[in-house]
Amino acid sequence: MVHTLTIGHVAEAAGINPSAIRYYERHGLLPSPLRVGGQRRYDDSILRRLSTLDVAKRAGFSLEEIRMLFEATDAGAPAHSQLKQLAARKLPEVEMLISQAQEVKGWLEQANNCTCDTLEQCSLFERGLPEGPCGDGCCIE
Amino acid sequence: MVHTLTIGHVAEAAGINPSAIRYYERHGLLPSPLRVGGQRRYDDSILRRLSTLDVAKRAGFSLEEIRMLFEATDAGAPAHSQLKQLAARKLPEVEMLISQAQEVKGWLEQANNCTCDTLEQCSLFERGLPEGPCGDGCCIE
DNA sequence: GTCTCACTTGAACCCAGGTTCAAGTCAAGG
DNA sequence: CCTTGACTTGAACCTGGGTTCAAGTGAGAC
Repeated sequence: MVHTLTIGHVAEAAGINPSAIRYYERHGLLPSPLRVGGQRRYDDSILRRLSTLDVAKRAGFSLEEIRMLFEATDAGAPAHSQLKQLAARKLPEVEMLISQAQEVKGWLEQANNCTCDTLEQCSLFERGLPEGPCGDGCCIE
Repeated sequence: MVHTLTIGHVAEAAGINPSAIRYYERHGLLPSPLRVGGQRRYDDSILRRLSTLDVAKRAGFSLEEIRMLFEATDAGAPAHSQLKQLAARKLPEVEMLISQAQEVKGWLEQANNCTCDTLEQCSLFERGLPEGPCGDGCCIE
C-alpha cells in the first residue's frame, strides 16, 4: 500500500469529480490523506471507501448518515449493528415511498383514461390522492 | 361569487402559507386577483384551483408542469389530452422510481441480516445495488 | 527563466419550492 | 392622531449534494 494516487487519479478511477472528493473530505466522509507538496496522496483503500460510499448513497442514506456509519465503524463499532440501526430507520421510509409511488402510478393510469374537457369537472382532481401518513409532499418530489 | 376573501383567509382555508400563494402567483400558477387598496381579493374558485394544484403536486408534477397544464386548459385546450400527455411522461418516471425503491428495500432487508464486523468485509457493499437505467442517484434521493 | 499542468483554497453558484425579512402601505378602532 | 394588524414588495435565505470560479502554488519539461 503505497500512497501514490493523486486526487485526479482517484477521481478518474472512481468515476467522480475531484471536487466531490474534496467535498466528501470536508464533510468528514473521507479521512485526511497524506500531503506531498500540499497535494493529497491516496492509496488503494480510498477506492474501496468511495465504492462503499456510493453503495450507501444508492441505498438511500444521506451523506450525514453515511458519515455517522463510517465514524462508528472506524472507531471499532461492529458494522452489522450500525447497519441494522440505519436500515431499521430507512426501511419504513422506503416502504412509504413505494406505497406513495404506487398510488401515484394508479392515478396516472387513470389519467390516461380521462375524458374531461376541463380540470374543474375532472374527478381525478376531486380529492385526488390520499395525503399519506407523512404529510404533504414529503415522499414524492 | 363575490370577491371577498383575503390572502390570509384563502391560505387558512387551503392550509398553506400566504407566501406560497404569492409564490404561485408570481410563477404563473394562479391568476392575478382583483385588488382592493392594493390587497388581493379572491372568490371561492381559488380554492378549487389550489386543491387541483395540490393534487397535481402530489401526483408528482413539478410546478412548471402544472403551470403548463393550467395555461393550456385555461386557454381552452381539452384537459384530457393535456393530462394524457403529462401522464405519459410521468408514468415511466414513477415506474422507475418504484423499481429502484424496491431494489433498495431488498438491500435494506439484507442489511438486517448482516453479521459483518467491518464494512470492508461486507458483501453488501461489494458492488451493492445495480445502478439502475437512469444513472447515478437520479431516482432515490 | 518560463511554460504548462495538476493541484490548492474559499467563496459563490446551481436546482426546486418555498420561507423569512425589512421596509412600507392601508383601513379600522379608540 | 396614533396604534394595531393584516397586508404589500423585492431580496435574501434555506435544504443537499455537489460544481464552478478566481486566485494562487508546486513541480517537471524545455
